[in-house]
Amino acid sequence: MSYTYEYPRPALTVDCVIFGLDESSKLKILLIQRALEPFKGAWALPGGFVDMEEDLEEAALRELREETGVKDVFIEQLFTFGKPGRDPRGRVVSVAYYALVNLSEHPVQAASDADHVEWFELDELPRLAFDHDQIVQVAVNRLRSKVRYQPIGFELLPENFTLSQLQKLYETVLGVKQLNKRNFRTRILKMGVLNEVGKQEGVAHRPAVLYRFDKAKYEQLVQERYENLIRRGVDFEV
Amino acid sequence: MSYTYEYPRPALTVDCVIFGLDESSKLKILLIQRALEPFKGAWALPGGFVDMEEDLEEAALRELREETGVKDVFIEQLFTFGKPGRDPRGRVVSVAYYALVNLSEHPVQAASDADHVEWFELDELPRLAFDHDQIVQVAVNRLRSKVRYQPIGFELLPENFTLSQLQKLYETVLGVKQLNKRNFRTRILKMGVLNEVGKQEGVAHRPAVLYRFDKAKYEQLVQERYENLIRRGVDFEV
DNA sequence: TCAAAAGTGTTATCATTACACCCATGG
DNA sequence: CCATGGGTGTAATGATAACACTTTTGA
Repeated sequence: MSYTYEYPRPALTVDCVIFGLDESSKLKILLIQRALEPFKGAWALPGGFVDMEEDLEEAALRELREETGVKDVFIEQLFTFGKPGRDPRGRVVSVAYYALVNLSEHPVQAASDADHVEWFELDELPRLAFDHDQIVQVAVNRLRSKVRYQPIGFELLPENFTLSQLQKLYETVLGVKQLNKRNFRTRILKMGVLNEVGKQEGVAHRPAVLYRFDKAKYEQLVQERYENLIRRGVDFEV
Repeated sequence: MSYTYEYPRPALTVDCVIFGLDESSKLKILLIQRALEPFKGAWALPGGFVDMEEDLEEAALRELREETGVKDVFIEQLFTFGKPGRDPRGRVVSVAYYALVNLSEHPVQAASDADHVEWFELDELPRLAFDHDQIVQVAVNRLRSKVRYQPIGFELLPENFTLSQLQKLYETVLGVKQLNKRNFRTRILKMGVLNEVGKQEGVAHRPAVLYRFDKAKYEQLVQERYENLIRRGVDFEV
């Protein structure tokens, strides 16, 4: 079977940058080892060609599932990479997606066109196929900006979590040694998006208060903040 | 001439959302009236098919130039729209770009596959072809967020400008009546990215101080702010 | 009673907001 | 001398940053 068009068309692919976090609090990325040429044997982002009847996001989730076994993640569009020459097979344009997941809730399993699947620590990545190094770099920057204005991380922790866990998570994602405990707590609690739901038990130190994220309050906060922004205007924060 | 592939491929297009501002301080968008089917006669974003040897951004700039005569703009990638069914001609995936330009420095001129080219006020847009309404909506949101952390606007004003001009610009882009003059000024000046370069002349009121944007200082500021962010960590701003 | 981690008090400094007021110019 | 924008003073309030301190638990 073959398909003929009046004008040439680039091939369209999707790629996924999946960040993973676990108890060890290392930030990792999910890679596959390519089973086929080009770049056979090299590590690459999970991804592949978009089918004709599927949405881009669907395609990304399908490839992710097929190649790594990972499913049920909330991905977001990152950027579309289309420089001629980025793929030796010819003109290939790739829409990249990214997500941050709780690593331990997403067991991996190699399949079909991938030899192996593995989580790599962010600062120990191998050389990647295609321009995937660049895609990862863009994703890391995006994640670190996102952390500023979105409550990332609540999905990554157990339903009930301690402020220390949350703080560690932020330290990991931001790639920083140690945030000030006092100030982190004040700030987070002042937002009023956490509900106290109990206390730790059976730990050999003062038990921490457990919190749960209050999504409704968060949505409300977002709304208010936006109105504030509009009211007071500019604020070159960067 | 025709082109044959083993698997079907979506067509790939680019679309441009060009925001324009002029002295009247209305926020406008550049549209073309389609000369061809589908949606012949309807208003649409400038855009078209990507050539095989050109980068996506190049394609967007080329289409913009060909269809509207507008050139020398800094466009940024916005989002890639690829829902099946968004184009009646079949599967078409479109990479959207956006830019904010000084309208009076970008004279328009219809050409080739566009009947007419026109600037439309943002709140008086006609019904648009394809899913271009949605693309515009996404672009407006992006522009309004961007205003917060990037010195948009300096390129839109004359090289030397007054703080009142700058303030008006922000009011326009944010779509707000009136920012507090005192606070706007304090804030902007405190950043230290403006250099005083003279005074207005020949106006029937106290002459305003003219400023010029200092790009070097801005770059430096961005750098410092990023380091701050990293140091102190989270800040759910939204 | 000790180690370990949780959690609090406090203070100096800076940023934000809100309002009222003064200034320089051409007509 | 007045209308028109340009531009400033100030004070209350709230946010941030830094540092040292107290509390509660199991072993």
